[in-house]
Amino acid sequence: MENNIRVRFAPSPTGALHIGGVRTALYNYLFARKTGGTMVLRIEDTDQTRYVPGAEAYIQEALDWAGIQLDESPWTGGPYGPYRQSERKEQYLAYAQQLIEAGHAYYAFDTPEELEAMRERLWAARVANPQYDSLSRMQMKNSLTLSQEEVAARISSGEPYVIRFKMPRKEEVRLHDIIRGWVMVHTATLDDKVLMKSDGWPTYHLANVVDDYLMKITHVIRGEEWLPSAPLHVLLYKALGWEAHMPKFAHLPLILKPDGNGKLSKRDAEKQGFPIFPLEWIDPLSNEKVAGFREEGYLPEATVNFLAFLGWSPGTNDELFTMEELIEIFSLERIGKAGTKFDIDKAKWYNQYYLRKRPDAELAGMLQEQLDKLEVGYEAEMVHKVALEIKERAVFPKDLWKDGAVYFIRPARYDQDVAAKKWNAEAQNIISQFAQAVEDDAQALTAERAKDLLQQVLDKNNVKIGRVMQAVRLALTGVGSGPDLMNMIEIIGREETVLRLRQAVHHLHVTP
RNA sequence: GCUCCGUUCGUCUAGUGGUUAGGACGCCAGAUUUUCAUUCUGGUAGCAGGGGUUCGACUCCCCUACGGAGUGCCA
Repeated sequence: MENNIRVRFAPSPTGALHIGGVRTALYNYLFARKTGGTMVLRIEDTDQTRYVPGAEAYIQEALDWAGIQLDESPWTGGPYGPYRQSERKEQYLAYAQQLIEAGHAYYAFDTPEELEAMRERLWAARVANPQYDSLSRMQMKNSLTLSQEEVAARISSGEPYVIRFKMPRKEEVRLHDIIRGWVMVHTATLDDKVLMKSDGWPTYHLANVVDDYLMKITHVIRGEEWLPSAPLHVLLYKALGWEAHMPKFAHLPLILKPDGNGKLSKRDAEKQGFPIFPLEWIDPLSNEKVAGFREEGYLPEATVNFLAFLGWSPGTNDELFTMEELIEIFSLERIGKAGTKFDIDKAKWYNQYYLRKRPDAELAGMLQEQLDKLEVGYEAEMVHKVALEIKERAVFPKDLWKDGAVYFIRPARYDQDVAAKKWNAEAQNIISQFAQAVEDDAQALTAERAKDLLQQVLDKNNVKIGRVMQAVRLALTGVGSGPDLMNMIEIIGREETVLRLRQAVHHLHVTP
């Protein structure tokens, strides 16, 4: 380890990991690798009521798919484990008590109903900032207002309590964010956040600060939604006496919905028909299914490249980078401040580029996979030729099948619009003669030879090629568009070509 | 409501006082082609508004507008 840079990605296992989470993980990873630091993953599962089975496995699989490697995690282990907050539960209370002893926190016994009543009262009194804070806490039931004896009695009697942070009344909190610069907040606007819940678990704020400290995290790179609570975290570091070990912060811009405004949500994905999750996910509780980048045919390298540029740019005109290259040029300072709209067209463009970059054999394999799945018969050699023929047209692996199907399956019907426009007596005549010529020909049926034969027929009948090509296409494929026809003839072979041409002549009728 | 953050082509962005405001996606057009797609070439389109500061503002400051996030015993 050349230096001590340590970053963490700290997801909560409450469902499928959002694509924004993948980006956060990616930025952490790029920064860690770039600086020779360490990438840590910590599971933040302090809310027992929100735990969703399978979510943790999903996180692991999604990061693995994206190529984001973890140096320390629940799965890889590491010197600062355990890496699940649920497995570190015992430690948090002691830190909360340390804060109480130092006068930075206190016990509170208010019931949910009493809290609600307080908010309503404050609201009715038109208090600018109705919350449990330095102003209102003296009206509440806590160790600041109750006698020491009563507090002790309540606790020993088993009455539920929380521990709240005692927000200073008048203090200016300054925090430096790598992306945003200095951010100043006055403590008078902040509330007394709960640190320990009545169920004995810590809240995010406490657990996060304690674990980041214990795990020696040097840079906290997380979403912008955490910015408002960052001042609290700074105060926590100070109150715990860890100011010297406070990590640097970088709050990432949010990923917004493509149209209109607001955070990208599951609803947008459904409405617009594109995924916003890395992997497909079926919610174990609702059985609801959401689409994943992987299942939709997005390649990991395309997804990573796309995600990297959602809020960051290298400052040059280049935008095609592999993970290795991203690591080379990434820097926190070049992350933008403004929210970023999710542009699926750009993702498709990346996908097309990376799909084409895959070796031909791999593309053939993708096509073969789909043929197998659909139980379509084929010869291995032909699959390779077809893949080569259609790779330029594909954005997703599934397009390989979409455009490749005509090579493997004889047309069962013919596009009527194309037939009406292009199929006529002249074309039918030429195609009949062409079929015969192909059948009678003794030479190997290459694309070139096929073209020669067609040209000979055309010359004999004094017809220009443009007048019949669409009809030939219709005869061979049943549709009006597709890849090069002569190459197709070479690929499907003499017998199939003749068969298809004659079938078309037989089935298609000339409209008078 | 309050706090914080933000605002360059439709979208992602470059730009750190003097530029014809650059690139990419998308879109449009042309070329190529047996069609569609690809490819190539070209085009379209932007500094939210108003005040300052300055010889000079997209760049610095202030205000307004608009947008976003947070405001839970959720993370």
